[in-house]
Amino acid sequence: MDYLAGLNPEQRGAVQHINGPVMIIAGAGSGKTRVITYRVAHLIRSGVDSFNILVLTFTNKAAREMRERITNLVGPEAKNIWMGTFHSVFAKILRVEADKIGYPSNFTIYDTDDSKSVIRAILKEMSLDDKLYSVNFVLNRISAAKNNLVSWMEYQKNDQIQADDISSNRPQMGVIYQTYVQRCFRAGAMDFDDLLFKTNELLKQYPEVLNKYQHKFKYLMVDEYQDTNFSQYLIVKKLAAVNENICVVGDDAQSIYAFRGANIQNILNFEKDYPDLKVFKLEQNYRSTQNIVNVANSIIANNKDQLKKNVFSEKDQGDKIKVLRAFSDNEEGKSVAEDIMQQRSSKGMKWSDFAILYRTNAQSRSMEEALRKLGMPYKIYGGLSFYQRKEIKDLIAYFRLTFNPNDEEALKRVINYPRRGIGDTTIDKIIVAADQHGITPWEVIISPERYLEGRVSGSVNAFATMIQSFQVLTKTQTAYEAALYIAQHSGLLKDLYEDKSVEGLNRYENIQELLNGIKEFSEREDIEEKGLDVFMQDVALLTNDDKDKDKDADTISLMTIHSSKGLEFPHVYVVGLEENLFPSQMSLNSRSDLEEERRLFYVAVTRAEHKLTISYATSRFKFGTLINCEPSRFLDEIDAKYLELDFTARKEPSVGSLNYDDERTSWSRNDDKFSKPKPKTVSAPPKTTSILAKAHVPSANFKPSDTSNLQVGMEVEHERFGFGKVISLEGNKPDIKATIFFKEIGQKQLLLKFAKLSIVNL
DNA sequence: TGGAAAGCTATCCGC
DNA sequence: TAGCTTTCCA
Repeated sequence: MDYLAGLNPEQRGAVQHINGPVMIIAGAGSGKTRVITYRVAHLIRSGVDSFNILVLTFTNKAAREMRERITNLVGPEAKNIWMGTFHSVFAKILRVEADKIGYPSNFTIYDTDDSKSVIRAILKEMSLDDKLYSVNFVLNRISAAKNNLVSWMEYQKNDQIQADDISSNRPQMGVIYQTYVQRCFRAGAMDFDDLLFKTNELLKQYPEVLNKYQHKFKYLMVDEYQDTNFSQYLIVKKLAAVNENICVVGDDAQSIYAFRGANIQNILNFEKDYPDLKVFKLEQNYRSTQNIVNVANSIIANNKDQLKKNVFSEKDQGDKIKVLRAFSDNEEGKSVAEDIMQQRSSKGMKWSDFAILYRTNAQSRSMEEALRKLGMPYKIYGGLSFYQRKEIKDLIAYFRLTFNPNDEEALKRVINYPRRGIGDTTIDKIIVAADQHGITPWEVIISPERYLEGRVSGSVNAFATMIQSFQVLTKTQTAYEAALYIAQHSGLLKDLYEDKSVEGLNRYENIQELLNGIKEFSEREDIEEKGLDVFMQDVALLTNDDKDKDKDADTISLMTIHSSKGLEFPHVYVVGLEENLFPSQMSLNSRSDLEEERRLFYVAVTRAEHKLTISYATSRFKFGTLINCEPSRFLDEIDAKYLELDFTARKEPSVGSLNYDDERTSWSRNDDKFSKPKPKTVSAPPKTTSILAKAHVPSANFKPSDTSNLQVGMEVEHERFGFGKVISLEGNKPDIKATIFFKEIGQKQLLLKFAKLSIVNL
């Protein structure tokens, strides 16, 4: 078979060994994706029914790309393969089997914001100290419990857990967990962890269901196995128990998600679970030069916990790794930008050949600034995803509520947006009434006259009627028609349209974009069901890279190291190699955290194909103050023979007064090659007192005038804002709004019935 | 009710 | 610093 010819012996072995348990240890750049896609193709060509194959990936993007590549190999047959993330695959299964665990099949998937909002409400109701019980802490604790398959009942019964909570002074954790689970259940909602937790529950409690899927998925493959958690591990193990045709692929050296529950032991212990396991090690790196691979190896050698492997490259030796030192974060940005500029023109490279990788998002600012100053095109990856934008979430909340009116988070989001006179007080009353009568808030809303006083019951009733009309509509209309109707009739589109600010315009366009996306979905020919409900099923699981447009643009890529995983670039800059930044100071408490940081550095280094440049600054702004920084310990861990130190740092003319010593010679001593240039204690520049901060001192005889006859053009004085001129008046009698231009602070809008203005007599 | 000032807090972010 | 939430005041 021709497709096997291009593989090395080890890769070919992994592709051809299709029966029984297999583990593929795939070093960085070793052609892992190729092996997985070829292996799936090989399964199909060997006569395995494509319906019987399940491939689990880490991201939607990976799944999409793999399916594409498999389609190229085997044709449309690839469509039948079950391929996706753990969450999307098991969400699909849970919708089919939902009735067994007491959920509606149209259950909502709560995203992290929804979960936090539920927790915030619970903490408030229980009047707990939100310092001690911080939302993030509580959510992490619940998440960890679920990922280790500890239910709230087991949580409350477990002595060890209880002792931990009591000693950390948070005895209420178990109750919060319980309430949280019950709240989600009442709302017909599952959070991300539930998708795995409930799958486990389903497979455990219903042997016939387990049996069904065991026979359906005769062949299992799991990518990025080092990033799976216990809950995922157990699902895979159960599904594979009958046929044991399981193949996991991963690299323990690239495990960087322990902080959110991934368990590196899953890959380290795989051999114990399947004694007749066949292991393939892909050790040849086809991506990077020898120098880069050697540096990566020397870094990871400092970790204790790891599987033995010998990653090597047969490419050129390549350039040494360049190390840039800068005096400040801004100067670091400048050096990196200038280096890219110079490399690009001297080697005739494209902007898109370069990537700048950093540990924290905050570091992007200084890089961005420097690139912008030099007019270099760049794109920042990560950050707020399209689906996390407020306006998008608002419209989607209307959709959610339409299909699942018990979805409390969606309800709270839109019941008074756009404004329809249902304020916080009314919402509280609805929730109290629901709790008292043991019903859901939606049931209160559909018969408000029974539970609420007359005045608000009218507007609540109107809201309920509107949602009900949406429900009727979606039964007959296509996704696009329904979505457009809801956007218009909810008043959301109008509200955004009326906002003429730049951001408002942007938000309006985003809604249009979402609607266009839904339109595309409505017009797809490869799926039969095209209702809005079908579109909604996956929407909570979509993220950033699911909407990447101009990926072919010629721009420098900026991203965190975490989001660079799986990517490669000809020339990579890893910036901010400083103690307390990389490694992060949060990781310095335990060996395992530090090892994860080191793996992260390994991932960063192995993104580079031809050239790697590392930089650090000796001082940096953190939280608004200038901090002195020491070079990262990771730099010391690299054998000096691979490095080329470029410390020809200029003096910064703009901060000339700070007068740094330029100790260019200090690194020549091998033992402290990165000794810092001892910056003098530098303090933040003095704050210039803003004009705005200066309060107006009212005239001695200041006395508010009667403004009922105020006219455009009149001069007025305001107690705090000072003197100004009326530019325009709008609105009707008691609610007249005046736009006034104040000399000291500029334009302001004031409601005349509140504003204390004195008309200046000319 | 709503806009603005004051206050607070700060990894990595997949699903 | 910057972005978000809470509080305050008209």
